[in-house]
Amino acid sequence: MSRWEPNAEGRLQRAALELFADQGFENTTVAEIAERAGLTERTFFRYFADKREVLFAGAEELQKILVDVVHDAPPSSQPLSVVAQAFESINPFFEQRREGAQLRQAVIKANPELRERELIKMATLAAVLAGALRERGVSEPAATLASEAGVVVFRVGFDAWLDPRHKGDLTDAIRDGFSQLEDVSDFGFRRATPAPKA
Amino acid sequence: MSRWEPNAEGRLQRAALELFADQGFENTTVAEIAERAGLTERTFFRYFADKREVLFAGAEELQKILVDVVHDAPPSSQPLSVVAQAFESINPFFEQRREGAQLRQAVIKANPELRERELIKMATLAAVLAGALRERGVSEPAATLASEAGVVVFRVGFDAWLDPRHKGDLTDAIRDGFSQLEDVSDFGFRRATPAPKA
DNA sequence: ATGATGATGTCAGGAAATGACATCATCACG
DNA sequence: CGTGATGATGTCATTTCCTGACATCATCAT
Repeated sequence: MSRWEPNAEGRLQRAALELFADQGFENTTVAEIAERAGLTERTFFRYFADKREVLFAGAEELQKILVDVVHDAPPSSQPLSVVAQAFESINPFFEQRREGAQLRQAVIKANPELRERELIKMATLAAVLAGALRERGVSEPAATLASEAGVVVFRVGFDAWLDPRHKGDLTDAIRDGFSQLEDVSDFGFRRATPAPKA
Repeated sequence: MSRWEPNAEGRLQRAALELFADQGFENTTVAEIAERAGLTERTFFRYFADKREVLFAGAEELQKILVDVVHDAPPSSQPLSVVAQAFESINPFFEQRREGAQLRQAVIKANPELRERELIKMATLAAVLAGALRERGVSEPAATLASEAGVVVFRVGFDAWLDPRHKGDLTDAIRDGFSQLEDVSDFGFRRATPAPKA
């Protein structure tokens, strides 16, 4: 039996999420989080660079999955379809964590500082994906555009999937997003708003 | 003659920019900034919500200009062209401040915290523009897409304009950006990368 | 058992941010 | 002129975030 409970990082993440959801991000101190996890403030900062980051661990893991898919895609695929394929492959990553993701998203939405952090994470993700596309021979600005568009679709699809009323899995939600993007893309920026279908 | 020098806010902004450019954002304390401006740390926080914000004042002003142009545009214009018109109108706002803007951009680029803040400012701007478009009867997702695309073009054009080697004014740079966007948009996401021109 | 290693704790301190209150300059008004 | 209201600034105290330096504890190889 060990003096230290296992999975310190996970305990900190869990404690933080619970407290943030309960009292709000700003009303929660790092000392509280650490205490609830049975650890010390100092130890918190050994695992996470700052108080916000505790909600964003896992981003690297997700990033790695996406980049790997891009890297392994068949050589001739079109950029956006490679990106779509990558995002459509992350269902397993989130399947078990939907409830936690819902909580987390609500917490982030409620706090500007956390929104800032989320934005930079997404921007970083897009940049990394663009780099992976360029390594496949995709040129600019196609690489950046495909990645940015892909990230937008992911965010929208992810939010839709988190909605308790949503039917279907994350892959479906994201697939829908990409097909809507296709419609919008056909629609074009410069043309007038089409008449509503109804 | 007043005991207080005029334009406290401006003095703080100037002092901050100089110190950030000189020593970096992280190595500069708010106390230093205030001292250089002949004021107190406490007064700094009366003008700016936090240390970062001192670099982003003026965003509301810019935002107001853009929204006004969108608001006053002829009723039938197409969404992206309204947005383009708005951004192409901001030359006067930046004409006198190019040097300061160059410094500022370099400072922001060098610091992740400041990049976060810039990202959320741009996101807010896009959201506000989308709202203004919707008030004109533009439906979603056209409003959001046009605004987001417009902000991207602005950032790219703005960066290009800041480059010391750049010829022409900001409006030119932004106009170029929008016409490139048109090309890219024609190019389409789903099609294969065209062969390089060379 | 024992020494190396890695995880955690303890302590001290700087800097950001905020609230409460004091002080100073200006201006309107009699 | 003077005097009180108002707004800008200063002072002080405090909390919280975050970091460096060092101590301590658990584990594991030998």
